[in-house]
Amino acid sequence: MHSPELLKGTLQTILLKVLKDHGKMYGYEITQRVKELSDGRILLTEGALYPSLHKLEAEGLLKTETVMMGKRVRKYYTLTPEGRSLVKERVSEFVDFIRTMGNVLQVEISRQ
Amino acid sequence: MHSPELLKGTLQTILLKVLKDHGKMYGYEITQRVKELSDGRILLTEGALYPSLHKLEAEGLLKTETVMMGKRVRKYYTLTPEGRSLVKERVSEFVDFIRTMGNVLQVEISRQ
DNA sequence: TGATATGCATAATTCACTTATGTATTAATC
DNA sequence: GATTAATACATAAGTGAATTATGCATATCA
Repeated sequence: MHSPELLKGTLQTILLKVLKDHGKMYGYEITQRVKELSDGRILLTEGALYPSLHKLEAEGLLKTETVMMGKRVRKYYTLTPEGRSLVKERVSEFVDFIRTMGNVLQVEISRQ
Repeated sequence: MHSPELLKGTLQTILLKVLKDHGKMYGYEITQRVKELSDGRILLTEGALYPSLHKLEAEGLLKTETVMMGKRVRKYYTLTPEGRSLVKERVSEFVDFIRTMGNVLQVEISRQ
């Protein structure tokens, strides 16, 4: 796990982008996908995840569909059109931020 | 200016790295340097800057030297050996974080 | 049968930040 | 010559997104 400080402010971007890339997902599934994509480095906590999903829904960026799996509840989230257009903005904001930080910290950033 | 949310958690890393790269500096000078390096995108506020510098000093990562410039006070900050060794850690933590985020967000990150 | 994983939710707390305020000197502008 | 902007420090109050803690319930594994 990273210094968790750095992760602050990135949660919404992560949720929106993962939902864009993987389509309809439920909360627990998102935590597992993010854990997998981050090679175990980003472990979303429920206390952060669910309030954040609810907020995005309240803002009209996500819509939900509740499904009963046997006796267990699952709440699926999907991007709305507004959510879909916000993803691009958020991701390019993040990329721009990283470039700026690269200049300030004088580090070369590349994948792997 | 970026979405300021993203900046959270990066302030200490910025301060330490800028001080490593530019040697002895005073607070106001740091804000100007960061503004310049970030092409005006990162504007450090005094309410964040000074408490953070004081904290780093209290932790033994920075040492200070107060100088009178005419009638004006300047407080110069320099890295201590402990601060110097922490910089590397913090920067590589940040780079690692960026790589992870690149994987999660599925974006290619490169300078410029 | 007891622990772990799955699945949702919310309340209390923390803490790094923003915003606001204060003091003072120096340079620029009108 | 007076006002504004820039330089230079500092701290207190407030915010808000996170962590931590707690609660409920089902399903699986050992």
